[in-house]
Amino acid sequence: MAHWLMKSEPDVFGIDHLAARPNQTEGWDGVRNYQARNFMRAMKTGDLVFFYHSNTTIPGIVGIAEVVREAYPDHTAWDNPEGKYFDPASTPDKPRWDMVDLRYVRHLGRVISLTELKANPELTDMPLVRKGSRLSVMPVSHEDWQTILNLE
DNA sequence: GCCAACGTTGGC
DNA sequence: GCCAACGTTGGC
Repeated sequence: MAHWLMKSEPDVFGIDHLAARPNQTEGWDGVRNYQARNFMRAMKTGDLVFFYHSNTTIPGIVGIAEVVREAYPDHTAWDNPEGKYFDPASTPDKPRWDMVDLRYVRHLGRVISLTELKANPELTDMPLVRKGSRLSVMPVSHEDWQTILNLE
C-alpha cells in the first residue's frame, strides 16, 4: 500500500466537508497540474492519504483519507464552460485530467503544522517542506508516513 | 495583501 | 527550442 498527501483549502473543501459527504466520499476534481495528475494515476484502492489544509491560519496535516476509486476522467473539465475547472483541451473523447475518489478515515488527534514538519530533521526530503513547492498531490514514503503519525 | 516560486503559453 | 510574459499557488 502506498501513501500520499493531498492539499486542499479548508474554505473551499476541507476535511470536514469530506466527512459530511454521503458515504463520507467525494471525487477529488480540479487538479490541473500534470505532475499531480500523474501521482493520482498511480494511486490504488486502499492507499492512504494525508489530508492537508493550505491557505489557512495554520497550514498542516489535519487527517487521513482513503482512496476508494482509482483514477478516472475529471468531468469538471467539460461539464460547465463557465466553471472554474473548465478546460477546452480536455473532452470526454480525449480527457486530459483525472480524479480519484477519497473516503474520510479520521481526523488526526491534532493538526500537525507545516512549521512542525519543516522543523523535523527526518522530513527534509518531503516535497511539501521544500521552498516553493506548490505540488498539491505528492507521494509520502512509508518512513515519513510513520514519522508523521508518531508526532500525532 | 505581498510576493517568491513555479508551471504554462505563445511569439519568434 | 528558447524565453519573456503571464497566471497561479500558497506561505507569511
